[in-house]
Amino acid sequence: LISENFPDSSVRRLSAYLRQLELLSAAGVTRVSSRQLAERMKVGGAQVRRDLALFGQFGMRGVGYGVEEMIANLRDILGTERRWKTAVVGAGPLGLALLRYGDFPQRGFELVAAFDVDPAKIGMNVGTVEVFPMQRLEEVIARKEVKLAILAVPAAVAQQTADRLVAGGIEGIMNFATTALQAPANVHVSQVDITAQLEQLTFQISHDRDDRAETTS
Amino acid sequence: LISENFPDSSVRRLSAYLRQLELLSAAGVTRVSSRQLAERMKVGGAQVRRDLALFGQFGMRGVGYGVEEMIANLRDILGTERRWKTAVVGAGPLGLALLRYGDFPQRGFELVAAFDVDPAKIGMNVGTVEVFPMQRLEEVIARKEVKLAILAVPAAVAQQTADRLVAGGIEGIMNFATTALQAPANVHVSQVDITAQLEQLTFQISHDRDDRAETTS
DNA sequence: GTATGTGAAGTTATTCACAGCG
DNA sequence: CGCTGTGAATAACTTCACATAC
Repeated sequence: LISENFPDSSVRRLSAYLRQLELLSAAGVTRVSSRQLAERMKVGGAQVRRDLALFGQFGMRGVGYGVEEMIANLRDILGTERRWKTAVVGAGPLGLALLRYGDFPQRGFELVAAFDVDPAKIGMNVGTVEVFPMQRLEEVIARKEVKLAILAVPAAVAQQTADRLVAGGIEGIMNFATTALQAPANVHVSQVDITAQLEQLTFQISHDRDDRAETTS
Repeated sequence: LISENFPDSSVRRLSAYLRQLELLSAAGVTRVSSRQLAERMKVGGAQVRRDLALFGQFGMRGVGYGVEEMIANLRDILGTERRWKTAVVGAGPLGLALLRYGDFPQRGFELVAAFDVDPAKIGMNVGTVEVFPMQRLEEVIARKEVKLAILAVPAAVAQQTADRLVAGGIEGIMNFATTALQAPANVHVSQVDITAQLEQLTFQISHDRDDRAETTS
């Protein structure tokens, strides 16, 4: 059996479903239908059912989905049932903000180290982790068995830093620098480009205006 | 003429092309072919040509695209040829990091205000902007004609804050809180969920492992 | 009755392949 | 001759609609 291929868009929605289910769970709700889940986001009920059914039969016909059960299933599918040792590389303003970001532990991401070049920051404790010198990157990554890296260094050194992360045995990199990273196929990269996100907004706003002008003319 | 509809995925790639072209420009390159542009990202040449051709005929047959010319065209398409007055709402660690993010000005985003509830932060200057009290949100937004908001407040108050931004006349919101915001159709929302991004990575890593196991058995 | 799971249909996006232009 | 721009073909994704199970 050759590897089945799951649509990226479906996988992105799984995270969104999980967020909604966590909210429902906190509110004491125990069961939810595809339609209820759908109307909390801007998708159709069939979409929700199809997305979930891609990975198994989780629902009860005539009833819906069990909230707690589905949370566990989604975590299992997304891989966050297990804990992921994560490092923040670059302790500038953004890196420091991420180190203090409270949601990570409860979502399966365990911060275990930070790195920076600035001697003044070495040895500092931020949140629960220590800031190590950048020289020790490979060594600490390997020794602590870190699997995920959050890359928050200047764009100019992003690629060389990524290369060292790969050498240290990292499996995934979330890159905040505005650079398309090159990495071997077995290391996954997720590009988080804040400027690009803003550009999507300005595109939509600009073209919305055009549409209005067109339809009213 | 009813509004043409552009694929989201194409628009996302336009931002990526723009980043590459900016790099080429800085390196002194004046012309680039769709193939050259394509191999710097993981897309095909036809994809690049189709994406660009959606918005006009920018290339020179037999030659390629003019780098400077295409940069101007993409900025025009994305709406960043003009400057966008932008506010950061919530001056916690993340908000402060974004206020100091140096790329915004050169990309068309002009930070003009920040807001926070903490009295200790009011009146502070961060980067080039002043921190205003949250009570003055609508007033300052409207007076300064702010069009974009970067929302970096706790999830619990994200929706109510978004409502006030809408009341103040904002046109787009980039939301860092893990909450699907409700907003009227003329206000665009872009959801930036860092945890979800990490989950995409863990999904890929987990399923990669499965694939290897399957294909080697 | 109610809501899932899923073939089939419909829609949208990507890739192919080549005519046409510089 | 090289590279764009684009119809036509293909592939991917979404929605419909209903048999099926509770």
